[in-house]
Amino acid sequence: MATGRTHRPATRSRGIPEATVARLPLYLRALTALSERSVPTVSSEELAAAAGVNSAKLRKDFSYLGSYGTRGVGYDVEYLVYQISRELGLTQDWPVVIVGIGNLGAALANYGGFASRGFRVAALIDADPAMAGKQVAGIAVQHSDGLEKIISENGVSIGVITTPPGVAQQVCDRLVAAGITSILNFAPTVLSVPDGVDVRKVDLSIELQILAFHEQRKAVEEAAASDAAAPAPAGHDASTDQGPDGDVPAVMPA
Amino acid sequence: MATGRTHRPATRSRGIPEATVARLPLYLRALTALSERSVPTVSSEELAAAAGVNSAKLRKDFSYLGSYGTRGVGYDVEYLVYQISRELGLTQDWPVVIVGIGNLGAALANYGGFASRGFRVAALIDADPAMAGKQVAGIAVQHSDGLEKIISENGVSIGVITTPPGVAQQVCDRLVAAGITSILNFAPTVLSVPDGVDVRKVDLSIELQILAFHEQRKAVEEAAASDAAAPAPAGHDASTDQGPDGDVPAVMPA
DNA sequence: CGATGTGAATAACTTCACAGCA
DNA sequence: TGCTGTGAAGTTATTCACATCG
Repeated sequence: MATGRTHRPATRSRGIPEATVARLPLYLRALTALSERSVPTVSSEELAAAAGVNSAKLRKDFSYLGSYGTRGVGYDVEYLVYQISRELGLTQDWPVVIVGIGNLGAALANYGGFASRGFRVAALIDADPAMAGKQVAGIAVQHSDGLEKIISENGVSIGVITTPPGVAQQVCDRLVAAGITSILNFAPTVLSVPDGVDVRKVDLSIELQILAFHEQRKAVEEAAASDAAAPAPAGHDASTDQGPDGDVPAVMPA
Repeated sequence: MATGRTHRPATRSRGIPEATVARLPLYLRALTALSERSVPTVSSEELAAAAGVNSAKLRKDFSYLGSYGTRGVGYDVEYLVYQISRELGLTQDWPVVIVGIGNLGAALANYGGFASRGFRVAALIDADPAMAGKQVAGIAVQHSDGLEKIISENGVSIGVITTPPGVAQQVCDRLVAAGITSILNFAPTVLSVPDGVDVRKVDLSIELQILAFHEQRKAVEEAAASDAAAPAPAGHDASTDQGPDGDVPAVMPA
């Protein structure tokens, strides 16, 4: 969800669909697990099951990368790991800065999944002078005054924002001004960035709200199923529907 | 991304598209901000800008909920807040358990965005006996032995998994057996659940990998742009393309 | 044979553009 | 007149089904 889109008129690039790109890390994870178990080859069916997708989709996804499989056999695990890693740009080192070392920032700094994928936490940055110098995940937190210097000296192009929402945009602006072109935003704010900068967002509260929607729906369907004898009225129009709880809205439109 | 899909043959339900559901929390957040500033009405254009989408999409999304706007004027902020909240099921209380109180679990427990949206952390659960009794975010951590009891006594239907990946599936199984029907999974594992249980996943490492992909692509495009005089060769075939770094794969297919 | 790779068909989502109502 | 609500058109993604090749 949500990337800056088209950094350019898409100069006849290889054009891997965004949906496919978003699944490559999933395949990579499954393949890495197979690799660790020294499994030499895998079929689209098996790999798809391990990655939680269906096999047709997986084969179509791989077809955008090239013909890396062997008919009648399947895919060579090591080879695929390499190809996908390369495609994702994980064969190189990506220094990352995390800005905002609260609970979440610290959790991310400690998260093991980064290092194993080519990501390296180059610096932890916080605006609180009291945090400066403290060790988090074995790295000394630095004050945000030096943000620009840290970024340019370490050649950082990816920034992670785990600040409170109120300062996220200004942190973002400074990151961009300092040369960052990819941002992972955990603050519940819409960031505005110039063209050419990618933003991806993770909002914990949004995920829960989506679950709540489906959860509520289940409850409604269950109720509907229980009085199977009396089916719902036919002329069911959204504009008059008061939804699960029959309450009348507290406020009416002007 | 990734929900269990079709809990039933979709019994002619109101059928709000999944993509729309995923954006409702975004609109709600923007509307809440307007509400706090006592803005009475808002146009699709303004609200769309605040939510980071385009106005046509927003209007189409709202059209699935009903006709809640006023032509020539816009939308009543308070009324929309109520309607979207109700649609998402946020007018009711959702007790949530968090299993796995490491860095991330603690960060979530402390996250303020939950309470304000109808979510209430009913319990923090950890398998480590040494954690039991410790206070995190003002809540005492409980040992996972009592998981089933905690869930049934509190009527919990949403569980958050922040355990190490190795135990995520078994935690998931226990949650489901105890009656949980919605799971937010932070462990980098594919969970398998029976029909009727929704799983959403958040994988921090995956988000970074997607950013890396685009970041790498930018670098490639930049290089291509710099030698504008010598355009890339025409017969450019994915199966022979060695990508950004010209390295030959370490392993070849069988 | 067995599993890949892929055109063609279908479905989901987005954007356009404008009729229609306040 | 201004902005919503929505058919229609366009785009992207998924699934089907089978030719193809090791």
